[in-house]
Amino acid sequence: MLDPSTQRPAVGIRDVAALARVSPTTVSNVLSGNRRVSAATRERVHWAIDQLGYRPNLSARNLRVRRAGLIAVAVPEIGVPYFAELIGHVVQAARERDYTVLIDQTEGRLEAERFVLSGMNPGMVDGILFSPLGIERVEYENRRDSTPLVLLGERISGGGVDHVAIDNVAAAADATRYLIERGGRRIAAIGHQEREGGGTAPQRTRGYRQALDAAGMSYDPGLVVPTSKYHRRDGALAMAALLDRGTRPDAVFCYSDLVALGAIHTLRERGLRVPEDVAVIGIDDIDEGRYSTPTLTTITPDKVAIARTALELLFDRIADGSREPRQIVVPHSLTVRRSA
Amino acid sequence: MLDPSTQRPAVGIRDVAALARVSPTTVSNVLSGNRRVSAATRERVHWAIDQLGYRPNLSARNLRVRRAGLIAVAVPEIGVPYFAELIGHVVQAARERDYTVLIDQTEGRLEAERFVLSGMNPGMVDGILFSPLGIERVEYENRRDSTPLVLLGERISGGGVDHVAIDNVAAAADATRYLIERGGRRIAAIGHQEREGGGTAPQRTRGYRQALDAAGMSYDPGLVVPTSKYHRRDGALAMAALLDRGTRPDAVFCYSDLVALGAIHTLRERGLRVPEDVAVIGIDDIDEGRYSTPTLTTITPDKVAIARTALELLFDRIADGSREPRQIVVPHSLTVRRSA
DNA sequence: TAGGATGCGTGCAACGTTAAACTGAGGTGT
DNA sequence: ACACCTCAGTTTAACGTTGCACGCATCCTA
Repeated sequence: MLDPSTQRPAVGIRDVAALARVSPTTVSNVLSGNRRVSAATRERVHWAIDQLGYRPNLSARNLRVRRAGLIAVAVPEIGVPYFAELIGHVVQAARERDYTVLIDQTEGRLEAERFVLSGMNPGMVDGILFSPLGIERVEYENRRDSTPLVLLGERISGGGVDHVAIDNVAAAADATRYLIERGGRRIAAIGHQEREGGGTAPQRTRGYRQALDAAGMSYDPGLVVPTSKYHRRDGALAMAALLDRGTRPDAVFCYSDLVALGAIHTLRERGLRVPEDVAVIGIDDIDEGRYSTPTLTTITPDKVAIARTALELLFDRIADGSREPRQIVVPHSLTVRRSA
Repeated sequence: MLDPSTQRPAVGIRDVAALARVSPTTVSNVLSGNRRVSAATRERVHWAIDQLGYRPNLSARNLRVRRAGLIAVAVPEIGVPYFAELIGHVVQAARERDYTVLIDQTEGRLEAERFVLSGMNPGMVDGILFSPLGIERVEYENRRDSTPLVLLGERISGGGVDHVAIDNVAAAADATRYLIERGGRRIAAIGHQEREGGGTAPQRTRGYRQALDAAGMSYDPGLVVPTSKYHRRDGALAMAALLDRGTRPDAVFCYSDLVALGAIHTLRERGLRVPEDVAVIGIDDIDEGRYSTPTLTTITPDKVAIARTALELLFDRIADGSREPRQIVVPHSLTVRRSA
């Protein structure tokens, strides 16, 4: 173990410079590669660097170059697998560009979401990937801060902000259509959000209705059950509520995989077979669904594409703050497993 | 939308000071609360601050006060629910202390783990929570960097480093003993790691053997199957391998919940009933296990306690770099559900 | 009423880095 | 022989904060 009293007195670029008998600037140039440095000098500098174990102080560098090398990802909850998996991809893609990722967990608190919109701590992050929950659309539109921001998973029709998402209406319609094709006649939808003003839920409900219409099936509001969040628990409770009020759907379209897994849990507890009695489909394609019982049929958004595209958009905007905002739609597909 | 050409020219503390007709120092004091400022002045400063939408530049502040307000959490993978949930708790607890959390994903790459040990980017983080995977014990012991570091989930018997973990030997013994009590006679263990040199796997294997011994049961190496990682997939493959070689355990102790869920997946695919034919127990108590089919019996580590204790240790060490390293054991318990 | 404490504010320097301007030695072209 | 360029380095001045030492009223106490 390192002797604790050895409080290393923060070796700085000047120490390296002194040891290598050059100026700090030269050391800086060796590190950044910004200017030519003779091979001999470069060698000496490198030698001095690991002689002293020097590592540049990023706070200082960032202060100087006005770049933090940090981007924030703000999501409602890291514990939700979809976000966890997405963040994993983001972290990986960010590393390829020498960026580090910092996590902010809003838990849907409005105050936390506003903080995100206001650019978090200025000078601390170069940009923000934001998956909003409760915040209203208008707030994006007159945000004062100029920190580059990319919205994830939201469709802001107004379009003043960069964003990347799947086509939620189409995704929901695809899911519902699949349930219809395999024989669903009373198809429930779990995960609607009453709250107006954007969010993906209304879009998914729209897609659900579109597919019903297209098949000439009538829309029964009694089959649509809202949930406040998208946890397993919400799915389980919603499903229970549905059954308790005597409704017996033969298929269920869930607005997230977690909700679907919760619903399945309840169904099996009540002795109903999935998919024989009730077929269940979700959205997200989290790894869990590949191993659950039964395995989960779901809509697969291209998470890697979402992560990479979002970062591309973000770095693009960091480079040029004034370009037109873009809304990018990432492909999704249907993954058929056992639950439907 | 904000006019993009309005590149806000980074309002600084001096602008605020000018508008409020005070010195920058006074503004700083208002913000930090470090020194008394008269009510009238404070008011004027606050007015100026939101007049200009001023937000302090953290890079500059950090450079000055040598505190980044940032801690890093380095884990193998964020997509693994146990880590995702743990990080969620860490983020929450960190916020209470005005710290932000930055994520590093090592993916078990040695190079990435070394980078973590070397303090990541100096001046960028005040401390590190590290859940190592591949790195050898000796590397902790002569690490050069002095960035405060707390190890998660590892038991480094040498003890030169702060760490917090459950008692892995006891946890494994508890799990195994429970399987024995409910009638297990041929108890497999999935998740052993051949690699010597620490890591939690050997400890769990030790606990497993202890429980067997205590019950007077013999240890059959053929029932212990190693996995390279702790994913669902690894559990599924290991279970398949076990069955394929004709071994039919009546109970399985899995070294993580994910492994357990993978094992269950395979068992059901092969037409075996859980828990009637084979009982399965895991470790971690991830949310998934509350809703899986069947619900998962598991060892529950107190994740909140782990997060909070780790942060406490970390802040403690940040405050006093020379105090003796401490190893803290966090309680765990047995949570009985349906799978065993 | 002198002497010290206290309250509130200011100016200066520094944190560790890098961009920009500068220096000087040597080479090149006319 | 002179102007001009290039190369490899140095010097200087910030980047935006905050800690420290100080200044100057005002208030208390003997």
